[in-house]
Amino acid sequence: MEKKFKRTTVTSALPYANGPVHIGHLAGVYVPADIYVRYLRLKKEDVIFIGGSDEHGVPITIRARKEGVTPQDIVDRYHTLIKDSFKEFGISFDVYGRTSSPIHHETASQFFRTLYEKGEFIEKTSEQYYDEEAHTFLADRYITGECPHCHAEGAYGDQCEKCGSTLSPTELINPKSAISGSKPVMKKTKHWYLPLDKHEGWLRKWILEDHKEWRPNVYGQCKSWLDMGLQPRAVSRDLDWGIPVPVEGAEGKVLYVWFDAPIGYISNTKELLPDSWEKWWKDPETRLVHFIGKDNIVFHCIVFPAMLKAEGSYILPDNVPANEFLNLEGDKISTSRNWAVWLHEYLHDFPGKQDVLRYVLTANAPETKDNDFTWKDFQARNNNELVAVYGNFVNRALVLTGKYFDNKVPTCGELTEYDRETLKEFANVKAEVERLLDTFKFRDAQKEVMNLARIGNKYLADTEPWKLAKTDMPRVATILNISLQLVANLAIAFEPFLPFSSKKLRDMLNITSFDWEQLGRIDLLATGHQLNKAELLFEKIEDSAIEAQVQKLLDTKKANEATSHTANPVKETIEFDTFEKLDIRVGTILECQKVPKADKLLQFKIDDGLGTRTIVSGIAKHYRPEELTGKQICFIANLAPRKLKGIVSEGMILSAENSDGTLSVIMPQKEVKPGSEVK
RNA sequence: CGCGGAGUGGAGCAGUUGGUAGCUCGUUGGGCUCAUAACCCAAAGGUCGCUUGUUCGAGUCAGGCCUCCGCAACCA
Repeated sequence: MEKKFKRTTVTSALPYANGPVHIGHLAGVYVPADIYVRYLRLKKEDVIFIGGSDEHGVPITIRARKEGVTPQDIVDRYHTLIKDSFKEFGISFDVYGRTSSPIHHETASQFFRTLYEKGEFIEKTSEQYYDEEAHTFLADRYITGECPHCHAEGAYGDQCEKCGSTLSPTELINPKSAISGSKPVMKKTKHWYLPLDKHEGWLRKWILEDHKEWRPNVYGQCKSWLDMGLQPRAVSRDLDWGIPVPVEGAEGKVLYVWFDAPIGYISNTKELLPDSWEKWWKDPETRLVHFIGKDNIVFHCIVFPAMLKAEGSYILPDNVPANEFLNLEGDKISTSRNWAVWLHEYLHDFPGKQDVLRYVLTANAPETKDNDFTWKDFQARNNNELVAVYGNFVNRALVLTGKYFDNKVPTCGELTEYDRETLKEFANVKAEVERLLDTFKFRDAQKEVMNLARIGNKYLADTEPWKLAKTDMPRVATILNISLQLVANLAIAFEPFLPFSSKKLRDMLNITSFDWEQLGRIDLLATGHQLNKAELLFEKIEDSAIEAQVQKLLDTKKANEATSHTANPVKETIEFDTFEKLDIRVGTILECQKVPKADKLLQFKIDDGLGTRTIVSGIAKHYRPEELTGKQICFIANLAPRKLKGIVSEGMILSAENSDGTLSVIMPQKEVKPGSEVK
């Protein structure tokens, strides 16, 4: 089923303009997309690379409110920061637009109208909570209240995190707006929905039958959604920040971000090519490829294609290479917790080392599963691979040429059997790298290229030109000619991966540009060609630089602990009588064991001064049974007994919950008689 | 039992249609000395998360279980 395409439209997920870009974004989307695009360009294929900021949606309005500025201020700040850092990092977008631009508003509006007029939407009126102080409807997550099941405070409109039950906002007891704190009221609102269920038939065939080559994570996620049955999805929201719904009677309503954002790919193409954009989106001979992270799979494989199909004149994506996630030093990357390596900070801390990060993120790309970025690994890959293997081979070849041949490419004489074997080995690299890049296996492709440099080092070690220089200069000339051709090949093969270094290497070789088609050839440098002076391609990264980065992360961790320690507000005042009703006592733990088939529960036998009682407590994740046996604890003695996992629990052991969620059991500071009352 | 992905030597990853478990780094020993104390060779190191099964044969297929990540707020 090999299709022939004339051109390729490559999109990369639009970063949300609510914070800077970090290594997770880069490893997941931008570095692979950029490698792919540079590769196609080097092959002289017709390709455009579309990027841009996603600037609508509720979180931006909340952030703006918090900071006391307008949403536009927020997106201006981050759009500029993101755009500039991408540019400096060498992500070679042909256009980097933004969804707050007039051209996008117009495009998205028009897209909506077309679907609206074709009758592709359904309208539904429903009742939703409305915050009268903030004048806004409330998303489920922005309503908090008491959980109807476990009666914990602070349950969200969609879920209670205490007991894990799924909720709808109307079930909450005493709902409160998370934005203003006021009590929300129910209000009627009309919304438009894209009936995905109507598209299920063709989607099923298109993905499950025609695109079996998609990555397992992508294919699997799509299959699961299709098998569950698709539901209509709202395409509008009640909000004042976004693209107004362009129909009568839709005041105060905007397009839901997921509807508006992917259209941004189209708007940004229009911005780049006002006259010829259509062939990049509507010609069946154009290949559309979306680079995204795993969280975006269903939008790009099901929802957006449904939109495009409903509109009628667009092509559908041919592939959606979604990556898994990158962790940082064992913890997941988090913008809100500041647990990240920010691109703009990296560029500042490691000037001129764009390629090092590109290399490391590709070598450790989360293509099949979540991976971990550590600074130690970053240093090791730089020092042991880029410097020791690639940089060193280049340096050896160039220094020897300088020493023996005055920086001129020497004459290639008769080839030995060993020369031929070496050349054969690297002649295969082109086809292999192409095969890997064509199937989005960037990690393997880069590894294959690095092997070229390994071949080079081995070749020099085996032929030992520095020894032959005393006896057989023509042979040395041949060896160095071959070595230099290898170096030139490296400059080509690494170009998509390490563009800055390839540029530097071409400068040293005194060559303006190479074509991908030349890869594998051994006549890239003519005999007598003058080379420039050799410089180091990569430099070692010292321990101190790595330690500084690690220290920065440790500081972040400390700062997080400090800030997350803000105590919850004090609950409603109670009378002394109410307090007196509680019977809190000290007991001695006689026995303690894990409750089978329950990972959170421990079962205790407590001496309460009057006899023994059984208490089941959810602290198994924080204590081992043996470390509590014999200790004294505080418990509520008159709590109504309750069955947990079939065991009757007579009371509740008191413990304090730390900011990180760990529990610390309350113990009397001196030993007291079991049954002593706590007042 | 909500749904998907993942669990492979010290670290990070491969493993295509079931047939002796590979790669890079690290470790140890040796060689070389042109090169950024770099390079080359060799060795040690794994009951492939646990378990039951299918098979002549299972990392690979099927069932069960455990753990991590994602989707359902924000987020690649």
